[in-house]
This record gives sequence, C-alpha cells and structure tokens, in this order.
Amino acid sequence: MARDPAGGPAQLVLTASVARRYYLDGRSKIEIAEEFALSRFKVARLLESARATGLVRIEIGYPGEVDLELSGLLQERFGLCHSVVVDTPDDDIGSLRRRLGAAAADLLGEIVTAEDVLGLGWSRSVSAVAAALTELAPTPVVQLTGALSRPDGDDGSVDVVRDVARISGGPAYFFHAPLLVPDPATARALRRQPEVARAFAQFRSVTKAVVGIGRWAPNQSTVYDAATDRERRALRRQGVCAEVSGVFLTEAGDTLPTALAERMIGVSAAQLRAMREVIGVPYDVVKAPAVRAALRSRLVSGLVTHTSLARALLTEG
Amino acid sequence: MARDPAGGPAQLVLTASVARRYYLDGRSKIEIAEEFALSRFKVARLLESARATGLVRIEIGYPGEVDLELSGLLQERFGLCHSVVVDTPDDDIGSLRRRLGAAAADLLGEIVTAEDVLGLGWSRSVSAVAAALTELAPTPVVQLTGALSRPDGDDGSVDVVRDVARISGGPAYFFHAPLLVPDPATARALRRQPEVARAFAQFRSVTKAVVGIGRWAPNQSTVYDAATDRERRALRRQGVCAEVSGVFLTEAGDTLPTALAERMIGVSAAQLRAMREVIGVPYDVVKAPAVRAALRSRLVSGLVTHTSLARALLTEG
DNA sequence: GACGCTCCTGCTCATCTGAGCGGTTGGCCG
DNA sequence: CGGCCAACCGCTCAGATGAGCAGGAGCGTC
Repeated sequence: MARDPAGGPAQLVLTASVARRYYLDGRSKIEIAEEFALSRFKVARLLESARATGLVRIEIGYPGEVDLELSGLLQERFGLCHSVVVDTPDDDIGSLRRRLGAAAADLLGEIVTAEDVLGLGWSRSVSAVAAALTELAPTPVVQLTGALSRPDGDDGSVDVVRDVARISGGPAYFFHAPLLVPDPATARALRRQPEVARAFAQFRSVTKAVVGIGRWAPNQSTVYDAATDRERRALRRQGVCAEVSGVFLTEAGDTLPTALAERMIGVSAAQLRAMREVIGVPYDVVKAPAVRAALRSRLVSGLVTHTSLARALLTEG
Repeated sequence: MARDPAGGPAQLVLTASVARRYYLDGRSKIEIAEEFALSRFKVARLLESARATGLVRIEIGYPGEVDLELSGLLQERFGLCHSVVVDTPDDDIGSLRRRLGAAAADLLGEIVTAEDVLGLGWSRSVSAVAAALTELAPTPVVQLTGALSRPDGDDGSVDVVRDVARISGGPAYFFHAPLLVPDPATARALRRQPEVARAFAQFRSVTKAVVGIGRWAPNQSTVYDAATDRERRALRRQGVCAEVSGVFLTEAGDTLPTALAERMIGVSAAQLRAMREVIGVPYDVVKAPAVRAALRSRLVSGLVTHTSLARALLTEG
C-alpha cells in the first residue's frame, strides 16, 4: 500500500473533502462530481486513491469482548455454523470458563428457537453455560451423557439439564447415571432403565447441542482421568486424540470404536453427527490438537472459545 | 447514532464478516449475498446497521501536518478556491510563520502553471513563502506593492520577487519604492518611474497572487504602524478593519477609498479582484476579524493558515 | 521532428445498487 | 378467535457504478 498521497496540499484537501462527502455524508459520486465540478470518473479515482494511500481508513470491530475478526476467520477456515471468540485473558481458568459460559449462553439465547431440541453434554464448560443462561426459547432439553463425579466435587450434571429446562420452559430429559461404569453389563442394564431410555429416545430429535472437548491426556478429559492406566495407554496406542461427549477421535478427526464404548452411557458418534449443530466450548491452548480433531471430524460445527486457543487453531493445520 | 448492535453474538459475527468482505476485500454486495446465502437486500441492511451502530468506522485524514477537515470546511464555508490549514502550535510566531510559508510554498508549487503570472504582495508571510519555495513552474513574477521597512530591519521586499523569479525561471517585475510615501505628489512621481510603471503594467495579467492580511490595529499591519496617529484614527472612524496589500476593507468586506490611497504605491482593489486567485497567508488569532473581512470582500480567494485562526473563522459570522 | 512511452481523461455498456412498495409473519390485545 | 401493529423480507425499476477502452497531452530518446 502506497503511503504518501500523490500531489500537493490542494490535491490532498480536495481528496479529503470528496472522501468526506462520500463516506461520511453518504452522497453519491455523481452528486459529488457535480458539486466539485469534476467528472464522476475523476471522483471515483480520487476515492480509489484515498483508499489506496490510507487517507481513508476503515475499521471493523467493537471495543467489546468478542473478537469479531478471529470469530469470522475461524468460522470460514473450518466451515462452522457459528463461532464466537472471546477476547479475555487465559491465565485464570475459572474466570475464563465463566466468560466463555456467558458468551455461549448468549449464543444459545440467540440461535435456539422453539422448534429446536437442545442437547447438553457433560463438562465443566457446559455447566458454565447453564450458569450464565438467562433466556432461551421454550425448547426441550436433553441430557446427552452420564456424569462423572469431578475431583472438586462440583457434580452438577443432572442439575444442569434441569436448570436449563427451567429457563427454557420446555420439558427436561435427564437421568441419573455415570458416564463410565465398571463393566459392560452394568452399562447395558443402565441403558434399559426407563429414565435413561427416555432420554436416549430423544437423541435422534436433538437439533442443537452443547458439548465440551477433551484431550486424551491427564487433566484434559474427565474420561481420561476416570479410565484405568491400562485403558489410557491402550487408547493412546489406538491413536485417540480427543474426546467429545464420550466419543473418541483420532488426530485426523476419525471416530474410533474403543473397548471403553461398551462401558459408557451416552450419545454415539452417529447420533451426534445427526444433530444440526453441535457447539463445542473448549478452553486452554494445550487442547488445540483435540479441538482441531473435533473440527476435522465435523462432529462439532460451532465453537465458543478464547483468543489464544482460536489463534492456535488458525496458525497451522 | 445507536451504540450496541441489535442481536446477539452470532448476528454480530455475521455482520462483521460481511462488513469485512465488503469494505476491506472490496467484494460486491451481490457476491457477498451469494457467499453467505443471503439476499442482497439483507446484505445491504446488515451493512447499513454496521455503519449505524459504529461497527464499521471510517476515518479520514493523515497524521500529517495539514488539517484536512478544517481545510475543507474553510474552503466550503467561504467558497475558496484553495485552503490549507496547518496544524501547528501558534505560540512561537517565528516558527508558525515558517510552517505557513512552507505550506503555502507547497501549494504554489502545485497550483501555479506555466500559463500563470504570479503576483506577490508585501508582508512577512510572503517572505516566508519565498524562503520556503523550492520549485515553481516557469512563470513571470510581479511585485504588487512597494515595501515598508520593518522595525526588525528584515527588509527583503525586492529580494522576495527576485528570489521567486529565480526559482521559477521566469522574468521578474520588481521596483524599488516604499508602499507609503509622505505625500501624493511623491507617489504620483514614483508611479511614473519606468521600473515602477513596468511592474504596474503587469498587474492586469497577474492570475495568481500571494498576500498578507493586516488588521487595522497596532502591530497587526505595517501600514497601520507606518501611518500617522491622525490617519490611524481617521481610518478607524471610516470603519477600516483590514488591510490587504494596501487595500482597505470594512468589517463587512467592502473596499474603502481612503485619503491614504493617493500616498500609496501598489495594486488597487479592482486589479486585485481581477486576479483569478489571491492567496492570503494570515496568522495569529487576533487577526480573525480582518481575515473575515478579507474573505467577505472576496478579494482573497485562497487561504493558508493555522488551526487556531481557522477555528476562529469558523466559529462565528 | 518522429517515435514510443506513460499518464490522464472521459466515454460506453453491462452490472450493481438504493428507495420505496407490498406481502408475510409473529406477537399482542380486544 | 379475529384484527391490528411492527418487524422483516424480497421485489421492481430507475439511477449509480465499475471495467475496460480510446483519445490526447507530456516527455524522453533517437
């Protein structure tokens, strides 16, 4: 881009006046041409040069929390339905999660309609979304997975679904069961429970869902933390990179059937994929590989994150 | 202007993306509509709202010395051919004058063509212009008035014309005579001098001129300072407000025939008015009334000034 | 002085764009 | 349940606009 404008001060003043009339006063080029006794072509060329030399500067964006540019780039780059990047520091995980929860809650409030059926995965970010939610179209709310008790004792799995349903005013389909049980037989028995079966029956009608995204590594996925050492190593050998609502993904984004599957209570990859929009709410830059896997799998079609993770996602792959 | 944009984050991200495509990537609204699967009307409305809410901000101007906005406003407000407002502090008169001189020199270099005949009045600002001039079309240069010796001894009147002519490469029409002589007879005699007559003969062909603007008050016009107390009072009674190259003006901008006229050696109001463009280079806010008079008289059709005087001119009358 | 070169200008024509209009939807009240 | 209001949407059509072109001025070279 050329810096200094061509011509002397008179030219400059003229160009600036024309630009003001055009960009700020909204006059047409023809009007301006008449006013300044120029041809409309001349006016067009003056305006072009004003843009090219930087005399006219156009900025897009709010001083607000949402980084609109990153959001747009992310959306384009990965072909997402929605993407919200919150510009917030990532040093305090707690407040970061709250911010993302609030942003995702806003997004839900905006894009969920009465025709939707909302599914909720189980993760701390989903809890944060529920905590921040204030309004929602009257839609049914469906629990997508069992819950694992968290080390910090903040086990709100079922409450999350109920809370959200209370806000929406729609029916709540929830159940009391862990995500991971000790053996396949227990899992089968649980799935037959009326409460569980009732929720599972709703999976096929769910249109929008919110899920967390975990990475197959210590402290980056509650499933990982709940698994045995043996299973951890086995899945790692199988190439598991990410975990989305109990669905395992390779780095390339392929779903992986695993031995763990038959011990888990929750939505399947196929069911997840059938939902029109699945919004992931990941945080922490170290999760970038997992998020990339989730995006590649196209299981996740919406994203609410923070700037550092968004940048990490954009700067490779 | 509405602040916060309508809608939630998704709407916001969409609007920002559309705005980026339109304003920064230069795509047409129709292209954008196809890309985002919207109607072109929807795109137009999104863009409108983006402008209205301040999501898209357009700024005009350089970080440079020239205040383009003030220049344009001044030009419009008073119907000037040219106007250059230099954004420079006005506390140090000397450097202020140098800056204005440089700006006016740039302007001359730009707008003077080989077809022009350049006239120069006598004032410190004109000297400053000459000092800063580096290039000029090959045009004749004509001295418009006699010179008064200044208290500071910096009497460069004749040299100014010669210097400028040297830069332009055209002929110089100058003469050695004061602007104000003790009696009408001396003035008549001087005007008959070949050197003087030769310059005067050029007045009618002068197309562009540079002049200072004086105010009829102590230290604000060299003519005032050179006049007798009696004359000062007499002219003030007559309503003299400004003095432009020895031509007297009322506050309303009417030219005033005065007793002083027949003692002066210089261009007449009619001759001045016949010139296509007369550029005044006034400085110092206290001169605002005189400048306003000069503008109203339409004797002066171009202006090179500093911001504080420009603002003073715009904030009344 | 002839030539080629570049820059600048304004034109034509196909396309793009804005103002205003009417139809539809959804919410709200009588 | 019907009717009203407001918001939103996409259409028409006249007017605005851009891409590309041709003519001409200025300029350096031979």
